Amino acid sequence: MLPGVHVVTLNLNGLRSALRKGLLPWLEEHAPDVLLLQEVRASSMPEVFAPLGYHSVWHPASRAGYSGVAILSREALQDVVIGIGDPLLDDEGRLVSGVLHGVRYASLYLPSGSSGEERQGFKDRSLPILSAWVQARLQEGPLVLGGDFNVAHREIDIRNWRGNVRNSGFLPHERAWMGELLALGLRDTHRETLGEQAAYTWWSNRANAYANDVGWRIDYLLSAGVDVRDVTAHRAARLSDHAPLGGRVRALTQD
Amino acid sequence: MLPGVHVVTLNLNGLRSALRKGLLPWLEEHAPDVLLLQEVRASSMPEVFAPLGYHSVWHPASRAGYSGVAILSREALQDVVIGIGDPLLDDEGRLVSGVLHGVRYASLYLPSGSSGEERQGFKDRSLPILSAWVQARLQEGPLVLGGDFNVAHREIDIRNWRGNVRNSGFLPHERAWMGELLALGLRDTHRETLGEQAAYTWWSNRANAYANDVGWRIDYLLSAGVDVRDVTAHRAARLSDHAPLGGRVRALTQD
DNA sequence: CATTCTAAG
DNA sequence: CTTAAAATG
Repeated sequence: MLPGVHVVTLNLNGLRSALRKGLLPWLEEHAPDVLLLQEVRASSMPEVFAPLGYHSVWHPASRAGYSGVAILSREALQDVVIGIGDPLLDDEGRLVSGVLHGVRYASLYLPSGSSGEERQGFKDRSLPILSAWVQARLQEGPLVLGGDFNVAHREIDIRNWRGNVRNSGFLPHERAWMGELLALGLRDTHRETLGEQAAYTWWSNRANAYANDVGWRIDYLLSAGVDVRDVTAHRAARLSDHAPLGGRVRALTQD
Repeated sequence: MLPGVHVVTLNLNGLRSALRKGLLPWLEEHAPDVLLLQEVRASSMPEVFAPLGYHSVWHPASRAGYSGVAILSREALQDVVIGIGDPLLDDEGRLVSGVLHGVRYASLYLPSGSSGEERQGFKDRSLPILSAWVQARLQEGPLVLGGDFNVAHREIDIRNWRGNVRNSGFLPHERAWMGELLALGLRDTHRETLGEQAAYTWWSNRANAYANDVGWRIDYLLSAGVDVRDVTAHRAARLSDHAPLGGRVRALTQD
């Protein structure tokens, strides 16, 4: 494995919107080796990134302009898998993965439950499917799983946790599931780096959430069999309502 | 009848859009006594114009954000009639009228046929309905009929007439119908004032139609039993893709 | 509140 | 090309 692969995960909230807001200059400046994208909301557009030297794999939703994940990489990924293997999730373009230097990188966009009961039910059904996918991958080798989980794990991961205990994204069973996912063997090195400090990755467009830093930490870079160091949320980027979350992939430290 | 009622007709292509583009300042500057509006694409919003001293009558389409006509007036209109009396046309908010000082003012938005066969058929069916409505009104008294007819009458009323002889809005039967409508006794004093000079009231948003003045004259201020003098298309207004078309209503000249 | 798509023009 | 709304987040 090459040391120091620079990986970033970012929910674009629309690729066209992010391009308008300066995604390409940002990419040239930060030059990640691997960029995990969610909520692309566009069909495959490799020609946008090829001039900057990126290969790309795309998994759009069947419905135009909705959801969709992708991975950009300086080197072509191996063993690319489009989808998680569940027909309902794969219809919405929620997981894509590929291998680079022996590490599988996955871009995940878990469903939001905020629009109502039906979508919360869909989200709830997707959680064990993801857990099973993770367990299977852990048998195979190192994994970096990044993306928008639409779940804030702990009280510190959300600005007003008391006001959100009944809201999708901070429901007790979602938080418990997040804990179980980590217990499978995934490390949340962003939280480890932060200690008990708050850092958010998403701010609602409503009210003045961003200005007042009323945010949620719902994007993660989780890892197994490999470390992701110096994980940082780039709050200032403003390419979408999410912050890019970046880190450097390294061989496991011998404890 | 009071002399010199200042009347303007204007297709808004969306009231909200026109407000963004300065409809209210334009209204304050030009201060028409009667404003005939088409393609309002919003439900009744009297509160927007009441502060400027306007009464208003509204005839939105049943479908939100589509079509719709209205009339603003400094004095309240009498004998207001919502609709033309045909259920299909009235479902789309295409004609509203009311009387001021013995003259009936009508705001008309004839259907466009440009989106396909079905809508062209609907437009074609609406033409005799409008003719019958006009004939009935001519029995009753003076009439000012303004609006977007979606028909250019003569070759001079369209920039590239040769290229449009098979396009909706300049089809032979539509042009013939326009002639028959005028033959009922309506005067097109805008054309009379222009002589054989060109003047357009609508420019497509595509290409650079406005910059190149590739326009159509499809908005009219027609009159019977009363004159509309000094009819002028305000090309520079840019409140929508149509120009406001204004004139002064006067007692008939004794020829 | 912001995004994309749609229908319509 | 532009608009408004609908669905979604």
